[in-house]
Amino acid sequence: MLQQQPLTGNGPSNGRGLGMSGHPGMHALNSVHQPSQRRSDGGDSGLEGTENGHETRRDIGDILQQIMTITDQSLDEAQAKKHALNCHRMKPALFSVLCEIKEKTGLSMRNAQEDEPQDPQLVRLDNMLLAEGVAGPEKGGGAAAAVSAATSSGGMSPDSSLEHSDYKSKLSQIRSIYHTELEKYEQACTEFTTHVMNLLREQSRTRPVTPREIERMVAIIHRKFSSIQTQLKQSTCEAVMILRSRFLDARRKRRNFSKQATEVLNEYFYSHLSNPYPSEEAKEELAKQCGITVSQVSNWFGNKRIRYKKNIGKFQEEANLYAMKTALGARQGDDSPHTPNSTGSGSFSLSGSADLFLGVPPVNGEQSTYQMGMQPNGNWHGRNSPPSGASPHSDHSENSD
DNA sequence: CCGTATGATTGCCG
DNA sequence: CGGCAATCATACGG
Repeated sequence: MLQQQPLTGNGPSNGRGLGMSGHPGMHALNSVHQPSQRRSDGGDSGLEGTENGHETRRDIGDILQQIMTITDQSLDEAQAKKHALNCHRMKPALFSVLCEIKEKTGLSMRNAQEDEPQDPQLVRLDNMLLAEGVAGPEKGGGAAAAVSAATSSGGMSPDSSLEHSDYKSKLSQIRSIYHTELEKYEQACTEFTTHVMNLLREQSRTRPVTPREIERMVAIIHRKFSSIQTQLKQSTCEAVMILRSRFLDARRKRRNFSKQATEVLNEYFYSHLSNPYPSEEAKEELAKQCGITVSQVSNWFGNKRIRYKKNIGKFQEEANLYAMKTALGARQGDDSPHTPNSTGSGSFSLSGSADLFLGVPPVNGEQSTYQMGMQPNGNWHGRNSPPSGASPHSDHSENSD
């Protein structure tokens, strides 16, 4: 519907005064904002003295006057005036001139940034939201995958499932908020876009509006809205990060390992007392058995070693207990030919006199304890502990693996 | 409520 | 990077 006026058929090359011919007053349009006195100018400089020219001048003057004052009128009035102008016989001519002027001035901005650079920041946010399972497909294992990946090996323990579900519910909460907000923005964007497009189309009846301009306008609107969306994404990302850090920061919500888990760990520890350094495979195995992660196993052994060595006496009871356990277990199911599984210090110590150990109240009996040969082997800890500070004489390194 | 137990973190070392 | 030592922060039991 726009540009139905063929610009007087002149190409851009021959643009000199095109369309001006026969319409002397037209040049007033070059400065539309000029007050209406312009009319007198036209009259003074009336080059073309044609009888028709005079009439035309007055005519145009009237039109200009109307245009200039149109903004001061009420909406209804303006609407009526607009319609009147639309029907005016000079309208096509005016329109064509507007088109020309626009063509000339609009050329400069024609090639002005047309492409969207695709904000890298936005891409980053999108990727992150996708990775967190906020943006991606419904309820995918995305979140769980991300979390378990972050907690090193993914042996999700049953007792952490509680917190995990808590995390999941919070994440889906964020997710739903994010989606509703996003949808709202999208809706508003399209609404606004169509509104503007309608407006422009409407305006294109009275002023030249190229489809390209509409496109540009739409692009601008989309850019604006997408910047808002970026903010939304950013805050969503922040929320997820906070949630995640809170969830993963196990220090905040530390849970003791299950009885069974510590059982398994202790069993391994005391049966490998001479060398309580489980290999990576052993750690994985233990982790699987205990329903904890490998790093948790490592932590446990680290803590255990240091604490055991720091105060062996304190652990005597426990050591005997587990030693006995493994010994019993070995004795019962002992089919293995020789030194099969680790029965490290435990077996040995127990072998002769379990009751002896158990009988000796390890309370604080510094000396009594280790000299029994309970002493692991002194190899794996660098030095003897200060607290009990007994003389670590020869020790017997045990079998174990 | 307090002291201890305990899992996790941090800094340092080789 | 794994281990050690110190330390933190919470859990747990009396």
